[in-house]
Amino acid sequence: MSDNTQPRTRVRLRDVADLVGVTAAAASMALADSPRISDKTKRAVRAAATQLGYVPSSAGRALRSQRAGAIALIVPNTTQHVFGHSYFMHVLTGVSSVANERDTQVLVSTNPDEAHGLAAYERVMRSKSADGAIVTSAAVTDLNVERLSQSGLPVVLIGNFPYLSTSVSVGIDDVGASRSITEHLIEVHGRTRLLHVTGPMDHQTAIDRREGFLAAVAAHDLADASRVVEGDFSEEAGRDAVLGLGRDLTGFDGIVFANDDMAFGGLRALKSLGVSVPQDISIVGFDDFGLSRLTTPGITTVRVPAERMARVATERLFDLIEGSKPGPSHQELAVTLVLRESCGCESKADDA
Amino acid sequence: MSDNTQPRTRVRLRDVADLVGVTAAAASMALADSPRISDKTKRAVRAAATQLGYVPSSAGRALRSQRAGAIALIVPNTTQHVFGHSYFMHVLTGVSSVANERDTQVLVSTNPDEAHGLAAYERVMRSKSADGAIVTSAAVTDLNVERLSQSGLPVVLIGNFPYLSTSVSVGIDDVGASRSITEHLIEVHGRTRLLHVTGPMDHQTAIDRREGFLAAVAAHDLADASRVVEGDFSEEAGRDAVLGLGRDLTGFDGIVFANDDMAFGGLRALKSLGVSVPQDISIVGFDDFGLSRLTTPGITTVRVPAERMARVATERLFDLIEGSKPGPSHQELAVTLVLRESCGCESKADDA
DNA sequence: TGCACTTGCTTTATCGTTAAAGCACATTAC
DNA sequence: GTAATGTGCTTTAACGATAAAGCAAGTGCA
Repeated sequence: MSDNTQPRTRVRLRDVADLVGVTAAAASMALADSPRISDKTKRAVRAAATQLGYVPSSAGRALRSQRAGAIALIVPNTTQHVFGHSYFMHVLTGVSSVANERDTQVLVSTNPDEAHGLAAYERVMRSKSADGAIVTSAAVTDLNVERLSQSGLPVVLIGNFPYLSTSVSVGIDDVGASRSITEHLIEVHGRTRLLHVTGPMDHQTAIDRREGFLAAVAAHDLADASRVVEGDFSEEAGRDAVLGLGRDLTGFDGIVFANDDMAFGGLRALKSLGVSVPQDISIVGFDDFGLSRLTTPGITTVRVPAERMARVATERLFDLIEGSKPGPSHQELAVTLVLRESCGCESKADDA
Repeated sequence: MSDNTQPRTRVRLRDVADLVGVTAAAASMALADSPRISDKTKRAVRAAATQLGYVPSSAGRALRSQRAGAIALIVPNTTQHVFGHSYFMHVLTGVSSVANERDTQVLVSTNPDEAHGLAAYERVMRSKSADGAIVTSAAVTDLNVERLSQSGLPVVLIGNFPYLSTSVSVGIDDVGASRSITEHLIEVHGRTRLLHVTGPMDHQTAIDRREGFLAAVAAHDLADASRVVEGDFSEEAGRDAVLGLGRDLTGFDGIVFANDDMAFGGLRALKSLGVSVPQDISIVGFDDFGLSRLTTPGITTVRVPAERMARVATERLFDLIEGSKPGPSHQELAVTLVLRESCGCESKADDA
């Protein structure tokens, strides 16, 4: 019943070599396609390896080569809450697919508990469990991230980190994108009295998106009729921002939410108040990680290419690990404006 | 400017030992608190280790101990649906926190494509990169999962796998839960003409939830007035199921969706048709991974304790790795019925 | 005083892999 | 015909950590 090509015990290179009748070193060279090994032996070794189901021991290889064959994806726990699950999944997908192309494992370090006086992810790096790290931090300042990125170990950050300007990072132009989507409301839909609901202001994205909003209203001389309310990226914050306005709500004809979750919360609140979107008020979000596509009306938003950011970041990380290409320290990817119904643009007859 | 306790190069146990003036072996025994080492030396070694920032090399340790110090979280069928992301994140959180308690790394293997003739996650195990694996597969039969779970390596599955009865797994009672929520509609809300929208029928959860629905309607003699429609767990499927009924829709007064995403899609479709929920039709979902809380009305659903399932599964995995406690091969966790408005139960004045 | 036992280290060996050096034997060069 | 050059392997050593065995020096006991 049992497949006899299935190894009962772990197969070492030694076992493959024994089967062929050479030493382990010769087998190693054979599998590495060394010119010093005859074709005949190479074929024999490869056949034996396949037959026995040989897979190199990662520990042996790591020890010998001083390479773990793994990269770490580091998620400070604050990030989990602030960015949604979808963002993280996109990042994971991107990192995984590039890592896979390089036969590299992905190690996810998500718990920053100070287990032994060192943050978990610092231990990961110091123990050489990973050759480098992708860090998805949201906070403006995170001491651990700072230490890590300045430790000399290969680290690539996803996001914008003006305070860590020497670090290698991949992000988007939050300021420009936020300005663009705000100007869409102003120029295309003629909205003039705008509200902005920010993310938590200790997050760089929140700071930047607010700056883009302010630049847009200032450029169109609408600063007097506009207002900024602080939120925290949660749908409750979006709801509360709208409900908290009370009768002031009628003073606005457009709301720029700093992310889609808040836009969703705000949309529900507006509906519950009998305000119709986009007729009475236009709203827009930011991110396009899934939710904004599903609401009624669909939320006009900025698509953040999370998976591509992760792919680019991972490729940069491999460059760093291999010691090649210094390249620019910060890279910015283009974003797309996704026009749906919540701003006043027509539906593309998506529904039946 | 630079902190002089920061090691410039990698610190080996050898370096710690040299500083104290003993051999690496003695230092190793000192850190392991061996009774054969004097207290004085132990203190000196520990102090030196701290001073130099010594962290044991995972490769060296893995090779010597034949333990990788890592477990793999394997996700064969990468979730495409947006809210499948939440499920995965809950699982990741649960696995991570237990692994963290044991000073174990978590390796995420999500790519099912066969790089060298072996699925990526089979290589992970065979290369001894991980000491065991948690597998979250939804499919009824997955050849790779089957091979993996029968390879003799420590593997714990999350979900129900009747076809892999010898495997260790942790799941919930989908049949019972589905029956309960269906009976809630029947007994509490007097619904008698029920529709069930299933998941993809090659998923065990879909099969089980349908079975629970059928058991409930049969027990109440409502089989004649009930119908089952096949879906695929996506919100589009929920929408299409509702729209596809055409004028038959009026024949139903309750819909049991096999998950929340479809319930959400169905809810939107019903609204667009001018059908009010729960007045005209009661609906319920399944999962409670976040979405069902956010809709209006909130969707009554079954809370699947994904994070706890993952925690339990990971603890079982460590038992297997350590060779202790055979325990039951399949474990089932309790679920909770979460009553919201979509079934007709009162809102708990959650909103302002 | 002599022998066993304890204490506290050091030496040795091993995990699996692979670069580098070593070493027969065959081939070519002049 | 002897030296240089190839060819195709084997031997050696090292990566870092740590059990196990070894071995001095000190202690206890008769």
